[in-house]
Amino acid sequence: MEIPSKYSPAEVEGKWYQYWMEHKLFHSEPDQREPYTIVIPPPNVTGVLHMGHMLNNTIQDILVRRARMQGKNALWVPGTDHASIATEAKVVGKLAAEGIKKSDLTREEFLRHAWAWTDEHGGIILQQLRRLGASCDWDRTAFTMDEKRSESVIKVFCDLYDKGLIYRGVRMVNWDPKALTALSDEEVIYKEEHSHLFYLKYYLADQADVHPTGAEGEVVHRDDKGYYAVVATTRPETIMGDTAMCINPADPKNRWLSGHRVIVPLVGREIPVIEDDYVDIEFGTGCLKVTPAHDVNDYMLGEKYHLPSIDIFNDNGTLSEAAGLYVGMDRFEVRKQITRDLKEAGLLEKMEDYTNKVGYSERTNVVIEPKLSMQWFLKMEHLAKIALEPVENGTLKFYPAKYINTYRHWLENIKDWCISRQLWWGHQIPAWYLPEGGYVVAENIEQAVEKANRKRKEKACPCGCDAMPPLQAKDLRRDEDALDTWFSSWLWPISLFDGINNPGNEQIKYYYPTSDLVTGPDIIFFWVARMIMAGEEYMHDVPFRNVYFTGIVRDKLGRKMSKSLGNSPDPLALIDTYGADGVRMGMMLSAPAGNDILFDDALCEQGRNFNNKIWNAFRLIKGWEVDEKAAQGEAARVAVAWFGELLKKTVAEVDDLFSKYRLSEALMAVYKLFWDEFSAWYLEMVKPAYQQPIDPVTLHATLDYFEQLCLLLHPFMPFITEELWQNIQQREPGASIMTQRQPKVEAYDNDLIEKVEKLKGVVAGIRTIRLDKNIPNKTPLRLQVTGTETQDFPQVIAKMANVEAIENVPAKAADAASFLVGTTEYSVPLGNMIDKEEECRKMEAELQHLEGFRAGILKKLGNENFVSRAPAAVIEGERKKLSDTESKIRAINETLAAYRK
RNA sequence: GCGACGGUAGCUCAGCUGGUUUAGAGCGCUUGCUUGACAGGCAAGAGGUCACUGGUUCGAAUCCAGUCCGCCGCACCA
Repeated sequence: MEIPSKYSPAEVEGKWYQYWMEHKLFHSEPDQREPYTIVIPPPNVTGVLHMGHMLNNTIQDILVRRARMQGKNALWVPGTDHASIATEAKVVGKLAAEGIKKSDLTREEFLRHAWAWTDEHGGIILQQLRRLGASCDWDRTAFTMDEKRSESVIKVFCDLYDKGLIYRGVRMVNWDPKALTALSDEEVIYKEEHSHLFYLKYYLADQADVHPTGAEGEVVHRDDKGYYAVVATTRPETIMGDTAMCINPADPKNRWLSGHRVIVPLVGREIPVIEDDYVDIEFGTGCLKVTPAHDVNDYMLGEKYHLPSIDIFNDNGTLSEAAGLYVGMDRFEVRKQITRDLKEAGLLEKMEDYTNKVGYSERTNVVIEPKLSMQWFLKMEHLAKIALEPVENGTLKFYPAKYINTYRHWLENIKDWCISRQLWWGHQIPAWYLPEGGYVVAENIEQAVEKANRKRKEKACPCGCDAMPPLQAKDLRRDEDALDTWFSSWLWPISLFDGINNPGNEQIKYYYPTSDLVTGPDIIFFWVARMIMAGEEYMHDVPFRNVYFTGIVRDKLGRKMSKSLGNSPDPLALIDTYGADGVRMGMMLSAPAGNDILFDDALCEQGRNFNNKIWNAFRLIKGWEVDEKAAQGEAARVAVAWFGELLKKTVAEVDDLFSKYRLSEALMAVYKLFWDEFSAWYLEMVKPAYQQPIDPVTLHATLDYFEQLCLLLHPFMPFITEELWQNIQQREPGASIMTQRQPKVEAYDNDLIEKVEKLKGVVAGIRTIRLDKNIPNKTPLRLQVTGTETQDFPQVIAKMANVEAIENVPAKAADAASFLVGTTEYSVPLGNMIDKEEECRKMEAELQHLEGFRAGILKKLGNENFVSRAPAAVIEGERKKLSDTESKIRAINETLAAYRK
């Protein structure tokens, strides 16, 4: 036998991927067919494949391959994301290892290093995707920082600025002291932390004027140094930035502080006590220290009461000159030190354990510092409104739909998007500053010069004197900042088809809106929502019709996969072990949409085993000798007719499941069809006797069924199905299963399917008897049917259970073992092999069960309310159950009586 | 704190617009099998008072209310 009994994916997968590439089977161009489009969620350009990518891209490939096999013009566009913060951090790290500091480089020098890094590591991940079998149109591979995408970003920035949606201003933003850049609200992750609440003493400045009223509820603090207020804070290191203390005017505890001034501990500065009902009376002591430069809420209080703002931190999180104390020390060091110093100075009243949530940078994992700075913002009100509508009215569907709530809530509470980053790796903001102040926003320097000069003219002296000479390019200074990465990826479904630079071109007209987006719910705000905004703003249509949210891949204990835990398998090693098809199946078996998937290697093993099963089924069929003159036997005839119907039924089922994006269930349906029905039943029914030839009709039907099964499986397991499809019969050069059509949904004969189900019950019954009585398969048995019912397909039963005769008997013989299928009693005469005691025990157990069941029905039917109120059909059903049960009971009782004679 | 989702066999899940023989699947488990495609296999089995408590109903895993537990999103009182 030339085909080995074990399937080895390694030999097959590389070969066919190359074949598909050579024949350009992934490539798509607009034509008359219906398009089916997916754009890949672009992975970080310097990233490597992890399990999340595996899941995500397996799903995309399944969808795109199936669409292709439905005759659609299917396109899956690949690409990568420049990931500004992550990539810049990597480059900075690499340079640091070489002893080069970023601050010693010019922007141009740094970018040269960054591009070199990108060229070296970029696209590794796309190469890895090929191992998985991803059928992306690689000719279209894009990068968020390539020429077309960059041009799109700049155009959109200018357009939104012209529309008045982009503005520049000083705001409190989330500052990342490690990456040294501002972040958007979405890039901050809040983590619960065990820390302390510090109660600090703020002595009153004017001790002599303090006059507690003695009113009810008043809480006065006084020691040998005088009266003081107590402020509770989690951040004692920020007291150098305090410019007020705030109490609630309605708080009886602290009324006596009203109108006074207090002294900031250690610092010695006098600050006013202000009053605002923002302060929570119940929290701490009801006294709030106000640090306008370092807390969002304090900032608002500062604005409201015109308080000075003292920025005590440098950009890297160390204390600045303005702090006066601890200058140059890191903020967390200062917290420890100042705690000691306060304690020593007797200014720390007490410390309590406290749990609060602290914001961390999503990328660098350092604690975010609220910081007042000049940034660029995108107004969200209009964009949020246009993005909500298509999701609410169902133009754009989410799977699972529960994410609509999350989406709506975010859009309804959205704040303006901080889009500037103090980074070099990214799209530089197209704003140029004039020497005398002010700026212009333009697509390039030429336009900027023109706009700048126009701006000067408008401001020129009314007398007409031309005091200011025209500006030139060298006079303008471009904004140093880059844009948030997501400000380019939100255009992805449009920019991939050049729809921003070239509105209305053939490609964008044909492929937009795309069909399905497959992504994780963790980027619903970062990316999905913003793509919908951009789509509606620039295409006046949704960017995709459906969004399939995958779950997060966790290990089998439910823990997130992470490098530090070491619980994340290497996807390529998995492919080496189980084959890409095996791994794909492993991913899919456990991946209901939206639920986290608990990944276990054992699932890939199941996938690999299934591949082996398919492989061996093919070996069997291929091993058959055909006798062209042989006539089809009856068992084979029935099997062929039956499996044809079952196949149609499953095709309909799979079609339905795909329409609901229940991919793992669709795979399971085909899996069971192949393994349980085709291999375990069909092939056994048609299999010729040992060393006998097969008839041509059955062989062709079998090959046809096998081919259809391959077609159904191909989206899930592309490699093995191509390999086998190519070997079912001689194919044209360049032909591929990829371009074949999926089996069509057709009506099927359910009656036949049910008859065979019953037949299987009979076969199983006989097999059980053989097992119980230790009767080898080789020994033929006789089957008796109690009553007059004629048995369907006796030849199949004869073949599957080695039965030599089937006959009707009026009553079960005393020496026979019996079983029930439905309401029919079957028995197998065993002569002296029967153990009457054992049989009786079994029958009594069965009898007990049936009588319990009957009692239940009788109770129901005896309930007058049920009989008078339940629908007739239900009552009829119960009556049928009753009579069926009673006839079974009667049969068993008769047999028992016969045994006991 | 607000909101969403979930709690069904050892594990992962389906069923949940109430009633088709007193709950299904895959994996795992148990017991037989050197059967000629496959031990990465074949055959046969065991295993669940559907989280808990009440209610609606002739009838509840399925609908309603409450409780407990889990997970996620959002917002936070320093």
